[in-house]
Amino acid sequence: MLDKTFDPASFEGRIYEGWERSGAFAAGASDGEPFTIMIPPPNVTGSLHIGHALDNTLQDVLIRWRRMQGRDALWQPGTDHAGIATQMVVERLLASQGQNRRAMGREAFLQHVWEWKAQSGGTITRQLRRLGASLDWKRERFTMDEGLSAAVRETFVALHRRGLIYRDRRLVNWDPKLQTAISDLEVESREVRGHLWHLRYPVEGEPGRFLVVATTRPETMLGDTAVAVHPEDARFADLVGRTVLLPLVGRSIPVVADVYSDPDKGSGAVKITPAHDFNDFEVGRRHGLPMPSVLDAEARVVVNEIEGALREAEGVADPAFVRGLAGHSREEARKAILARLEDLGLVEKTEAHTHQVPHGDRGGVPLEPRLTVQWYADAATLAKPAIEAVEAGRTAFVPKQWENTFFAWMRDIQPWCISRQLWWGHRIPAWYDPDGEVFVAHDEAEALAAAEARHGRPVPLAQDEDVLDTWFSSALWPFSTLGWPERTPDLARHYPGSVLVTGFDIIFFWVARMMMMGHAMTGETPFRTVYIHGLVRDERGQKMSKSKGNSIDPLALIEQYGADALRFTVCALTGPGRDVKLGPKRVEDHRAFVTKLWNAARFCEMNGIGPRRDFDPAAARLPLSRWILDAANRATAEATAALEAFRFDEYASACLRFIRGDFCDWFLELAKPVLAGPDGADKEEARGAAQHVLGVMLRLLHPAVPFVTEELWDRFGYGPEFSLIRAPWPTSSEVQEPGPARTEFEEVIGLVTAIRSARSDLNIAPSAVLPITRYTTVLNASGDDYEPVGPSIRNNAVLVERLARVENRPSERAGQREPAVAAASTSIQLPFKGAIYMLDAAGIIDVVAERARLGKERGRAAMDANKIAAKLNNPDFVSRAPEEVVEENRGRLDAARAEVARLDAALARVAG
RNA sequence: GGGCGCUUAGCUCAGCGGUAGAGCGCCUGUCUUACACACAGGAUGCCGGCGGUUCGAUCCCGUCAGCGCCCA
Repeated sequence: MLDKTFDPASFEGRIYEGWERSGAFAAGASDGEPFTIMIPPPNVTGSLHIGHALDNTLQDVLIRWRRMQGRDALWQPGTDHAGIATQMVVERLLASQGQNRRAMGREAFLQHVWEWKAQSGGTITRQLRRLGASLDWKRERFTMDEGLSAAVRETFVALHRRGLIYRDRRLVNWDPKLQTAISDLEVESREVRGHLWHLRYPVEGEPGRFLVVATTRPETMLGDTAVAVHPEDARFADLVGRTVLLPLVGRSIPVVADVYSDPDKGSGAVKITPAHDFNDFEVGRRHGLPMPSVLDAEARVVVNEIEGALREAEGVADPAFVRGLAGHSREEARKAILARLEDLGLVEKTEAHTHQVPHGDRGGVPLEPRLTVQWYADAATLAKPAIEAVEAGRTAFVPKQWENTFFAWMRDIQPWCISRQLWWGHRIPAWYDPDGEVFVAHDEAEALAAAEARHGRPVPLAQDEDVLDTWFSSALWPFSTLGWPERTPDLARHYPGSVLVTGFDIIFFWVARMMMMGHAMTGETPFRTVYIHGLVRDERGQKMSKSKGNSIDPLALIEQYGADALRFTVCALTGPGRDVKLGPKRVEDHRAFVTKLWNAARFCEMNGIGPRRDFDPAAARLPLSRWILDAANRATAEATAALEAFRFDEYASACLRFIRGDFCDWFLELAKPVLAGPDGADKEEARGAAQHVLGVMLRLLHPAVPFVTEELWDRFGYGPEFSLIRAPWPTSSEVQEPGPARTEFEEVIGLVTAIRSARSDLNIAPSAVLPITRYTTVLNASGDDYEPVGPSIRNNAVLVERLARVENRPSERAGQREPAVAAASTSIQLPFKGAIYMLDAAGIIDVVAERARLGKERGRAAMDANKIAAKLNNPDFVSRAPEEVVEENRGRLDAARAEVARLDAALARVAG
C-alpha cells in the first residue's frame, strides 16, 4: 500500500541511485536519432544555486522527454576548471596554512590544486544528482582533462597558424588584485560616486593662462602626454598645436584636436593618458603620442617610464615629489597629487560626479587599463561564420528575439584577450628562444624542432608562463567532450548537438564563443537550437545576490518540498523569455499538485486499478472510459506540442488541467459508483481505462517530476524497477467515437455544475439531498408539460444524482399529469442546454432567493443578447466580416434570446 | 545617450484581430471513507494613457508615461 502521507525524501535518493546504477542515463541505449545536450559546464568551485536549478531542470525535462521518445539521448556532464576562481580558492586555503604559491613554486602549487579538485571539486555534480539530473555521468569531463587539453593545444596551434591568434601590445583590463589580464566580458560596470576635478595646466609661452582639464582620475596625470580639445570648439581653437606644461611632472605636452573630446562635458578639454585609459589609448594612437605607464601590476605608482620627462618648474612641477610617489597605491597617489595641486593653486574646482567604474567580476576591485603584451584571438573574424549560421537558420534562438542580442554583440566584437597571468589553466603552447622569438607548437619537442630548423642548431626554449582564459577551453566543450580532435564515432553521432540551454546573461560567454570555435575548428555550428531562459529572481522580483541576502538555496527547497516540487515549479513558471520569480511559497503551491498525484494513485490502488497489458483502449465501450481516454489523448497532444515549442509552462499546465481537472475532479468521481459496484464487465473496463490513463499520466509527467512518477510506476508494477525513465512517451490511442463521448460528459459535467451552483446560490446545504421530482424530464417549450431529457443525461442519471446530490422521486406522482406552472413555486428552475429542469424543492426553496437568482441570470443573458445584436445590426460587420463569424454570432444571438425567453417564463411562473 | 523588453484580476503570469484566462490570495460552505498540501461554489478586470489601421483592437501601427535589463 502507498503511504497515506506523501514523503518524497523516502524514495528520491534510492530511485536516483537505481537509475544511475542501472545505466539508465547512458547514451547509446537506443538506435534512434541522437538528441544531444551539452551541459554548460558549471564552475568546478561552484555549488548549485537556484539559477543552476532552473537551467538544469529544463535540460533534464528535455532530455528525459526525448529519451522516452526513443531518441539516443546524450546529456554530457562535466565542469570547467575556472582558472581565476579555483586559483583564488586554493590560494586562500594555502594562506590559512601559512603558505603561498610563489614560495612553493608552480609545480607544487598545481599539485595542491589537483588535490583540492579531487577532494572538493565534486560538490556541484553531487548536487545535480539531488535535483534528479539524468546526465550520462560515465562521460563526465573536466576542461583540464588530457583529452580536452589536447583539444585546446590543437585549437591554439591551428588558429595561430591561420593568423587568428596573435600576440599584441595594447591596453587590457588588468585586475590589480589578481594580477592578471581579463577579457571584456569579465568586466562589471559599477556606478561609483566620485568627483570630477578641474585641473589647471599652464599654457606654455603665455604666463598666467591655463587650460583647464576635467578628470575623474587625477592620479593618472603623471602619464599624460597630451590634452585634447574638440576641433570645432572655438574656445580652444588658438591652443591647438601649442603646448601646456604638465603640472608636477614638468613635461611639455601638446594640445591636440580630437573629436573624442566632448565640448559639453566637464571643461571641454580632456587630459590624455594613453597607457591608462581605453579612449585615451585610441587618441594616443591617432596622434602618435608616447604612452608611458605610471602604474604597475599592483596599481602602484612607477616613475621609471617618465623619469626622463621630469623637469623642475617653479610653482608647477616638482620631480622630487613625483619620485616620492613611487610605490604608493593609486588611492594614496590620488590624495597626495590633489593636495599638492591644491597647494600650487592648480585645482580650479571639484564637482561631485557619479560615473561607471569598471570592476573585476571575480576580484571585485576597480580594474586598471594596462599596456601589456598579451595573446589575442581575432574574434571579429571568428564571429563571421557564427553570425552567418544564425542568419541562415542553421542555429536558431528560442525565443527568436535573442538573435538580436547575439547579432549586436557579434557584429561589434573586440579582439578577445585569451592569456591570463595565472598558473591554473592550460599553459599557452608557445615557446621563446633567447632572442624572444616565439614558436607555437603542440608540445615542447615540436617547438624545439621548429627552433632548430629556424636557427640551424638546437636552442634552449622557455615556455610562455601564462595560461589561457577558461572560456577558451569551454568554447571547445561541444566537441572536445566527444573526443575531438580525434574523429570519434561519438563526435560523428552527437555533433552538432541539438540544443544548448542557458540564460540570456550567458549568450556572450557560452553561446558566442562555442559558436565561434565550433565553426573555426569543425566547420559546423555546435548546436541547432539555443534555448534562452530568464534569470531567477526572488518573490519580489529582485535579483538574487549574496550581499542582499535574498538568495534561495535550491537544496534547502529540495529538502523541504522534494526535488519534484521544485522542478515542477520551475516548469510551471518558465514562460517565454521571462525571468522566473521563485520562492518557497511558489514551491509549496506546486508541491500540492505532486501530492495530489500521489493521492489519486492511492485511490487507484485501493480500487484495484493496476497495470493490465490486455486492456485495449480501442475496445472500450463505456462512454465514461471513452471520454477519459479521449481526454488523455488530448492532454498527450498538448503536452507534446508544448515541449516541442519549449513551452515548459504550457507543458505543466496541460498536465495540471488533465490530471487535476479531468482525471481527479471528474473521472474518479464519476467512476466511483461503478468501481464500488458489483464485479462485472463494466467495473473491469472502468479499471482498465483508469490504469491506462494513470500510466499515460505518469509518463507525461515523468520529465517534470521524475521521482514520484518512477516510484508510482514501480510500485504499481507498470514495469520493472527504475524502468519509467525509459518507458515510451505516450502517443494517441484509438478511441471509439470520441466526439459523442465528449459531448455526453460535457453535458453531464455542465448539468452537475449548474445544479451545484444553483444550490449554492439558494443556500441549500451540501449535505441535503435535494428531492427532485423529475430531472429526467424537462419543461417543454410552451411550459405546460414535460418532455424527456436527451440521452446524455438520461444515460447518466445515477451520476448526476450522486455528484449534484439530487434524488429522483418519480413515484410520488406517478402517472399523474401535473401542470408545470403549479410546480414552479416549489421548484428550482434550471435553464440548461436549451431546456428547463424543474427541480422540485418543496419546503426548501426560498422563493425570494430563487426569484433573485433567476433575475440575475436573465440580466446576464439579456446583456449578452444586446451586445451580439448590436454587432449584427452593424451593416459593415455583416457585409465585411467573414461569413462564419457572422453565422456564429447569429447562432449566439438566437441562443441568448431563447435563454432570456426561458428565464422570463420561469420568472413569470415564480411570480404566479 | 543607443538598444531591447515589460505594463492584463489583490499577487505572479498566460493569451493575442472576433464570448478576457490560469495559479495563488480573497469570500461562502464542506472533514462528501484518495487527498484540508483537499473538495464544492463565488466575487474581482476602462487588458497603462492618447491617437491611428480595421466591420471589429487586450492583440497590429504610432506616440506618451512608468518600470526593468543590456551596451556606452
